[in-house]
Amino acid sequence: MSLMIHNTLTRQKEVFQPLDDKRVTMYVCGPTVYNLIHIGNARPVVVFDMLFRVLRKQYPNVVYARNVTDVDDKINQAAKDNGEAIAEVAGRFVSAYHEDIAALNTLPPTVEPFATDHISEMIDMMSTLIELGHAYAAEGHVLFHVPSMADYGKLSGRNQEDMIAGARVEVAPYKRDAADFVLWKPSTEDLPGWDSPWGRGRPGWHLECSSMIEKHLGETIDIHGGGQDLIFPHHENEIAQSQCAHGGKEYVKYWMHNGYITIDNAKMSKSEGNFFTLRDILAQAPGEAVRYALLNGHYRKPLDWSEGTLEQSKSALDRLYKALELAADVTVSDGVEMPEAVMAALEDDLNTPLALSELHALATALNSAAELPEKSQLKAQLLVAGQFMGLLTENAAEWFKWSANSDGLSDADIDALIEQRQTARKDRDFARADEIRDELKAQGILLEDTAGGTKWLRE
RNA sequence: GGCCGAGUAGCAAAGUGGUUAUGCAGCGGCCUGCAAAGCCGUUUACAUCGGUUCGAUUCCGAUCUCGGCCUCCA
Repeated sequence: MSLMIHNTLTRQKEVFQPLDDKRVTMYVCGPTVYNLIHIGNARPVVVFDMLFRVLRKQYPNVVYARNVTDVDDKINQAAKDNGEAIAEVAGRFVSAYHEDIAALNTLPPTVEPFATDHISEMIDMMSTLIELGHAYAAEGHVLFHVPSMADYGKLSGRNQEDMIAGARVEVAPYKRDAADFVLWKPSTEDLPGWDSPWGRGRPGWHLECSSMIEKHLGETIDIHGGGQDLIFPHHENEIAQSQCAHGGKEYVKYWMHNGYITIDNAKMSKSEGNFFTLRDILAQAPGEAVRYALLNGHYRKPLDWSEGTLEQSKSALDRLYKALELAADVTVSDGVEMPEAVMAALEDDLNTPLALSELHALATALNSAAELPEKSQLKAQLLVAGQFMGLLTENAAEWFKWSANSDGLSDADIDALIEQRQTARKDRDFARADEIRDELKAQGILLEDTAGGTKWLRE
């Protein structure tokens, strides 16, 4: 079975064939670090982490680059408001971002380039584009001249007439064509800037990705990913810059875009204010439950984030952890391979919901298996498959004790009450035993009497 | 206006031209002091209207509804 990927460029699923199977290259647009990331920003991080994991399994060398945009007008504004340098604002939110996504069990990318470390590469690319007649300088700006590229718009399926008809912004007087976009813009004294042949200025948004990809991955890469809202104009403009700077050479073989997260079926976005930060969500549930929620829908479909979303994911994971807990004393078989059904689901354009259902099938099989060799095998498969997907990395017993806050009963308090209940049960004082159980339940603690003693979990 | 996507049972969510998705919830049974958990069984589906077909939720066409991009945005 080979990896199938839905390519935005062709709007079809295609067999993935890397340019060089000794070095597979993938790039994903990362965050602009001017505040905490929200759950919508976390979706591509988790989705492409899953892809990275699949690719690493199939190819010996996968170079995964995910950038950080650390210069941008929103960062500039935040820095100005706080009276600090943009590097301080960016530094603070990069750390927060790293912490937040680590909680989702995402692997670090191979390279994490920062925009401000690549100003000279950007200047070089602009010089090339100007030389080749694809860009021009005007009033301190450098602009990409869209009509200089014959097939501009192929990713988003637009043509120039559409764009002019749909233009909702005033066209700046220095633009030769309404569709031209900014590569470089001048900075006044109070704004961060870098010296360039066109004066002191700062880069436009699209240029950094083209420059960093060229530097770290090459002129043509295998996979480029990001959210659907980046298709136009961001990725379209990246294609324009890179393809034109490289004499028409193909920029990206496979474009992949994840759907957005919605709230009440409306797109979550920072500018609309209808968003939940990942940090807030992580206070309500374990990171794995958040990861599960993101993987429980197919990456190309919209995912509505509602009140029950986390709860449902937590319950589904509880079931998997329960199977592991029931098999706690079963030794795990050595050298167990990834179960084929799980791998096949993931290879089919990352069908994570199907892969997760296979995890449940393994849990059911493990729960009902009677013989030890079979149990060892199934437990191993569940762990291998789950951990491949970045799940089931916790100790099962600890998982059920997860608590959103430190209020309420401590683990020791609970154990003490359970002890009292055990005594009551031994004395066949079931009224007292049930009373204690009800008291605990009122505090969100559920009990299970098993052969190995009484177990408890937090709801 | 142009382009793109979605509509599956109470909820979430896969998938398929004819056979159980899966999880949560519900119901019945086993188990249990009673529960819980687990196991077994089970009830609710494929927006609407046409067409193709022996047969369509699945293919084709139309319609309706919802959402997104065209401007910073994952």
